[in-house]
Amino acid sequence: MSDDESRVASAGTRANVLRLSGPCARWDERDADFIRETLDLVGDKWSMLVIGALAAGDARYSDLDTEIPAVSRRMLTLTLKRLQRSGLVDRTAHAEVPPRVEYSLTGLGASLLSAVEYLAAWSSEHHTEIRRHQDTYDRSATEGRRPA
Amino acid sequence: MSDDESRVASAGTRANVLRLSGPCARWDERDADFIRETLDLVGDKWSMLVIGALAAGDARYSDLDTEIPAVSRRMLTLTLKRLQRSGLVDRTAHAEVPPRVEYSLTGLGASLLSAVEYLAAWSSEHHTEIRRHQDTYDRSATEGRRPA
DNA sequence: CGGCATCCTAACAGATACTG
DNA sequence: CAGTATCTGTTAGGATGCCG
Repeated sequence: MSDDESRVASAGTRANVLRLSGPCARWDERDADFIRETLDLVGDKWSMLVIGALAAGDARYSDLDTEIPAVSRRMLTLTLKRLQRSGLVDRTAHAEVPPRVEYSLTGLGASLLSAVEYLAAWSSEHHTEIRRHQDTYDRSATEGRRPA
Repeated sequence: MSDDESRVASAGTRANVLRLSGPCARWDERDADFIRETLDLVGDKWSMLVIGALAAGDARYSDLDTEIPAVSRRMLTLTLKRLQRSGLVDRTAHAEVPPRVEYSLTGLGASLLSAVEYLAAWSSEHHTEIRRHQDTYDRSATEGRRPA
């Protein structure tokens, strides 16, 4: 499609400029660190699913367990704990019997949602192209093994 | 409709009911799938660093190794291969001696960059708040412990 | 120089049983 | 109901040596 969308900095420049000079280097190690932080937080297998589920409204532990059938209770617990620890999810335990615990998205969690939607949009837009590249790559790799 | 949440347990329907408590239930399983796809692709430890490094211009293998000191050669190789396989990174091997291989970001890779920058912006904006939450959480958890 | 193959460890993740 | 504890398998990732 549009290969010309973001001709970042190269256009014939030398190789090892990287970030150490020039006005085009807008990717600092701090940025990378921020991204890593976020990725470590929600880049795992279940966080996004949980956040997505909670985006539609509060849910109890068993609701989430039902809603995300593939997740084990262990991972659900761990995921919820981490999200809660970072303030993305709120946990409300009602002191009654039988116990009722409700989870909800905090404002922080909801704000992440929009960032993630941006990523989802990118993925939805490009996943066909990605698949095609992967397919091409795999095919050429296979063909290389049998040079007739 | 909204008076009872027991609909969640409705037999047979695996659907993501999400307890539609508002007009905001717009997170389909496809979205989650797209996100997972992207996360599987670049959610690992090094992809973002590599993409960030390449965003500033083409780089050789050893440049990247130097630029990202923490990465092992093994992981750098694996990361580059995956990114190349998915069409996010281009690999150009010059047939000369000593060998020279240059990596560059494709248009696809560059387009991902903007999505990631969005995430980085979120992270940069909220990481203080996140830290604060984590700190609070950890402190309250520690206070419950007994100093054996 | 630019890798790939091998070995090794640790974190991740699933299943199951048990508890308050 | 809402978890915790334990055991186990799988995978990510690091260190290093060899080779084109």
